Amino acid sequence: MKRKPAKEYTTEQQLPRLGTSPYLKLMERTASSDTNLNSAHLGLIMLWLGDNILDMVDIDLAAFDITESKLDLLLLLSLHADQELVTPSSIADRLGIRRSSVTALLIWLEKKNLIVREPYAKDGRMTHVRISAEGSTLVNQILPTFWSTCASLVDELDKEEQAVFQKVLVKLNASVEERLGSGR
Amino acid sequence: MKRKPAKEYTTEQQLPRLGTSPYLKLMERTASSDTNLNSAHLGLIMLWLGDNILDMVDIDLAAFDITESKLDLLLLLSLHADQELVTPSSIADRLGIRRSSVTALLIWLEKKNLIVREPYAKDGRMTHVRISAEGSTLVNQILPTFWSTCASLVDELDKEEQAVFQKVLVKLNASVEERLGSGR
DNA sequence: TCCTATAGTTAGATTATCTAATTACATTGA
DNA sequence: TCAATGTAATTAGATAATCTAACTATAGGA
Repeated sequence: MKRKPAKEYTTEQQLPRLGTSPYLKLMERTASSDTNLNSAHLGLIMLWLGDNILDMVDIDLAAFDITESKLDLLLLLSLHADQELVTPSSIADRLGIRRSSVTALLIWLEKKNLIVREPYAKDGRMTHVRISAEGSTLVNQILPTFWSTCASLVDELDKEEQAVFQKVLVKLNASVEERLGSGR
Repeated sequence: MKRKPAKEYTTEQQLPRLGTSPYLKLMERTASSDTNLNSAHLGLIMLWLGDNILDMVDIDLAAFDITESKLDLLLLLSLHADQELVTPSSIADRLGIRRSSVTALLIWLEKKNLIVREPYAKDGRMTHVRISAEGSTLVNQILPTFWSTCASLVDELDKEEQAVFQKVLVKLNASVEERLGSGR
C-alpha cells in the first residue's frame, strides 16, 4: 500500500522538477556498454508507469476498504469457485508467496466474512477455501469501478495506438511471467 | 518488497492456470455499460505487467541489499546534489509520502552511511540531506545492472514496436503523473 | 507402528507506509 | 520584546504485506 497523503501543510520550498533528462544523462554515464540505451529508457518509463498505476488502483480500492492483494485473492477464489479443493498451499503457489503469508490474508478476509475455510474430509491436513456470499457481493460492488479505472488508464490512446499497445503488452507480460515463473 | 520464495516443498496439487479469458468473461459480466471493454482489458494487463516488473526489479536490487524506494531516494539525492538545500520535507513532497516516512528512510540510509544529514545554518528548523561518497559508490555499482534490467524488459520488441511503445508510454505516464499530482 | 513428509498455523522479524503527538526553531504582531 | 502561532523534523504507535523458522496435526509408507 502506498501514497495518499492528505494535507500536512504543504512545504514552501520544493525540489525543482527535473523531468526525465537527468535520468537519461545519468544512464549514459553509468550504463554498461552492452546495454541498449533506448531500451533501458523504455524500461525505466514502464517501471515508473507501473508504479503510478498501482498507486491509482490502490487509491480507488481504498474506498472499499480493501487492498489490491486481497482483491486479487478474492478474484482468484471467485474464478475457482467450481473447484473441489482450493487450499492455502495452492493459493500460495499461484500468488507466488509463502503459505504463511496466505494464512495472514485469509485470517483478515475471514474476519470480515469474505471467505470461508472448511476442513477437507478426504485429507485431514488440508483446508478448502472458498469465497463467501458476502465476499461475492463485495467483489461485484468493486468490479465496475475497478474495470472503469483500468479503462481510464488508456483512455486517451486512439484505436490504432491501442491495437499496437495491446499486442506489445501481451507479449511483454507473457515473457515477464515466464521469467518470474508466475502467471494467472 | 515482494515475491521470491526460495523452496518450501512445492505442493503436489495446484490450481489450474486459467489464463486471461475468465477475467475477461468476468469483466463482461460485471463492467458498467459505459466502460470500454477493450480499454479495460488493456488497463488490466498493464496493471499485471506493472506488478510483475516491480517484482523483477525488486529481485534484482535485493542482491545489493537495497529496495526500490531507497534507491529511488538515493537517485533523487544524486540528481539534486548541486542543490544548496534538500530537506526531508521537500523529499516527502516529491516522493508523495509523509515526512515521517522520509525520516524512516533516512534513518536507515544514514545507519548504512549512504547519506548525510547536516543542520541548515540559515534556518535552524531545517536539515540538509545529501548522498555520501559511499552512497554514490553504491549507486554506481547498482546502476549498470539496473539499466540492463530495464532494457531487458523490452528486449524482445523490434524497433518499430519500440518506437510506438515509447510514444504511448510517455503519453500515458504523463497523464497518470498529472492525475496523481506526482512526477519526477 | 514408527518415521518422515506435507499442510497449515504461529511467532517473530522487516519494510514501507500512515496519523498524531512532540520538540525545537522562526516569525509576526500587539 | 515576547507570546502566540506556524513550520520542520522526529518520535510513538499503528497497519499491511511480506519473510523465515518453528510448531502441530495428519497421512502414508517401510
